[in-house]
Amino acid sequence: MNGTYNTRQKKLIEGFLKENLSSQYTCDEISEMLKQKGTPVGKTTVYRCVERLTHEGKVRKIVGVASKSAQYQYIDEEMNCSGHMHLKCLNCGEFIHLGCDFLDGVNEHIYIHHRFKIDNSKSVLYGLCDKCSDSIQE
Amino acid sequence: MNGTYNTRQKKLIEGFLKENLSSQYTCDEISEMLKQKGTPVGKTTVYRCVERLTHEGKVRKIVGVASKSAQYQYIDEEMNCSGHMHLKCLNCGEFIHLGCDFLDGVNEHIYIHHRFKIDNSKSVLYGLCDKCSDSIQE
DNA sequence: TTGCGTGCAAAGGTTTTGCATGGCA
DNA sequence: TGCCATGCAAAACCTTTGCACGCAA
Repeated sequence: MNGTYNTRQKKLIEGFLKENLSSQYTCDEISEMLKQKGTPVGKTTVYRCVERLTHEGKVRKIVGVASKSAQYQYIDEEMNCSGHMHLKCLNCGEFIHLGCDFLDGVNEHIYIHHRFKIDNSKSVLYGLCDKCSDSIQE
Repeated sequence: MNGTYNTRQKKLIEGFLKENLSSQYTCDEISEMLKQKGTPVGKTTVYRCVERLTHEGKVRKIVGVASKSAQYQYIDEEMNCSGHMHLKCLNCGEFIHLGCDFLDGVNEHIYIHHRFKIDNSKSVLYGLCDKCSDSIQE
């Protein structure tokens, strides 16, 4: 089916994203970075591989605003990302994990009172971070 | 600058989205629908027009998951969408406005405690609605 | 009349697909 | 050995741009 084989290329892509937990990359960037590292992986393979990793729940796909291409980021299991929300600054692209008692109750509230099961691995809240909010007067 | 002229095409696009407040459409769909109505508007113009409308704050751009193309939806002023969050079902595409006292405090909490200004017109939470959650056993 | 808006055609970019080959299990 | 995965090239899409013409103000 999917992800049956554990190929060299899959390990390389997964490994690269795992080493850069706090960053998001496009398929083109992933392919480029691996090439620079001396372990090139074809762009087509990167597209197919991150797709698989996304379905496996290991990688988050961000189709937001900053880049016109989709970006991918490894989901750190230790951070328990499925339990909290995420923010992304529209200006500088900073990605923030919202671990916080108050907000942890939001998912539950929405589930109980609004009968909707939020998927935190697919949801990102956009806005402006502290620094950018200050610097952008408009 | 932008939106200086009130052209026939702009009125048609704005009118169509206004008549379908609860739905989202891609540029292609908008162009197609207007053609079927006997009032065709070129696809290029649709792209440029919704872009303008988005900047004017009249239309919400949804770059989410359901469609590979960006979708656009008229922002109903009476609903005061900037004050609440939105949900979109990954399965059926239903779009839900979350007007609720508890959740209205979320933006404020995030602003005060996490120093981040959420833009509700650009943020959508994804997950599964009640019906789809039941029907999808997997 | 001025200059923004329109729409065709073409360009630009991203993502997907076809297909022969390669490599994991 | 049997399949799935890879990667090149090409196709398929989506979106943007150039440019001449149209139209709102």
